[in-house]
Amino acid sequence: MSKKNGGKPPLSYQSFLKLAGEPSWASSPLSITLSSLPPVGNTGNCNISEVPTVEELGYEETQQDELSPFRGGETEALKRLRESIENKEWVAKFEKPKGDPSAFLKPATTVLSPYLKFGCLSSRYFYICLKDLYKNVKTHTVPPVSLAGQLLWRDFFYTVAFGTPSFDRMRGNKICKQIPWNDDDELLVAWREARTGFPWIDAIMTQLRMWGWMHHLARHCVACFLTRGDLFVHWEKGRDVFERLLIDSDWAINNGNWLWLSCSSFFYQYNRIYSPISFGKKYDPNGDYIRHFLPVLKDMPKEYIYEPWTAPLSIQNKAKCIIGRDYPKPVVAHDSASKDCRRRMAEAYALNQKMSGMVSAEDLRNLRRKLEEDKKPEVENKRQRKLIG
DNA sequence: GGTCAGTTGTTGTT
DNA sequence: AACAACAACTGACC
Repeated sequence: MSKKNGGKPPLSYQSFLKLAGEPSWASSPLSITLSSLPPVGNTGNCNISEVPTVEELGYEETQQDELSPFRGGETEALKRLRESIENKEWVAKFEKPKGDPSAFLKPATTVLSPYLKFGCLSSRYFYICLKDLYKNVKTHTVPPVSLAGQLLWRDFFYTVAFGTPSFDRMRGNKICKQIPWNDDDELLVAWREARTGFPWIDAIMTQLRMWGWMHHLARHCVACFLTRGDLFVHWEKGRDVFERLLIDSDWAINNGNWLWLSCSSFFYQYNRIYSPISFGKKYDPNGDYIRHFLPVLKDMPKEYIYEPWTAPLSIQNKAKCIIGRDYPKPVVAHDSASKDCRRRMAEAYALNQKMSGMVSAEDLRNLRRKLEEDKKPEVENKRQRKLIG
């Protein structure tokens, strides 16, 4: 069957770099000659409206013990940029996958994304600063992992989002795998409200609610958990939550990363699932991050803090945190849930391949039914095996 | 049609 | 700290 009717592969980062090349302005000296700006007060033909209030934007005044530590504005943005690039060695050695997602007192990245998103910081200025720094060091990392590479990822997602109709949806999106996601609002709400019963996941979702920002890898963990890793909830639902709560949410980057993490596009190794128990542990064995964002667990011994439901009742009593009363029981069993997700992803991929990407709503309904039916015989088989054995 | 690489997995072994 | 096994995806390139 011809591939031209659907299932179009997305642009790759490497291809994007080749196509884009190095922008002409990148080689200009740091003192860029600015094109002339209109005088202050001259707004040309722009229609100026009042800046809406926070309430008008739909954000209610909420009671919160802790607020985002990140202040807005250009002054703050330039200060942050200066502080980041002052440490030349840190910038030169920056490799995105190697940051600590549990670091919150001093985040492992620049946290310049909110300032880029609101236009408080010029991405070109940031890029030129990095190029200038690279010139003055012996060695430095390179895209995709370098700090400059991160800015290029931003442009990569802008480019592919611009060129892809229905980029922010599964249906009608040619680069998006058609996957029979659950429509389970209970699981979605548990995830959104930080009560999945997995402290690592809930701490991250709490940081999202309080700070509007969390480390990139932390975002990966919760996005994987919601979609292909454990809950099998539609990535569009998670995307909506991020779009609402992140202070750096950016339409193209947010949608692009949800497509990525849900293995719907760009990335396809659905066997690689972040463990909601062991992933955080390797960075933060004591669970300080969890203790900070989920104070209800602050006295749980470190042996149990990532899996408090396994703590003996005496320990739970001593920690003043009874699982099921003070902190929720896990909404799923990770081992079986992730296995089931793998099975569903394999079936969905097979269907997409068979249909060359042209998977209809009915095809998905049929696959959902098949996946449910396949589950039943498995239980039957187990019973049979037991009887025989 | 085969090979190889791909920004960020996990578990277990040496 | 580095490696293989796990099970095996896609897309670029030949």
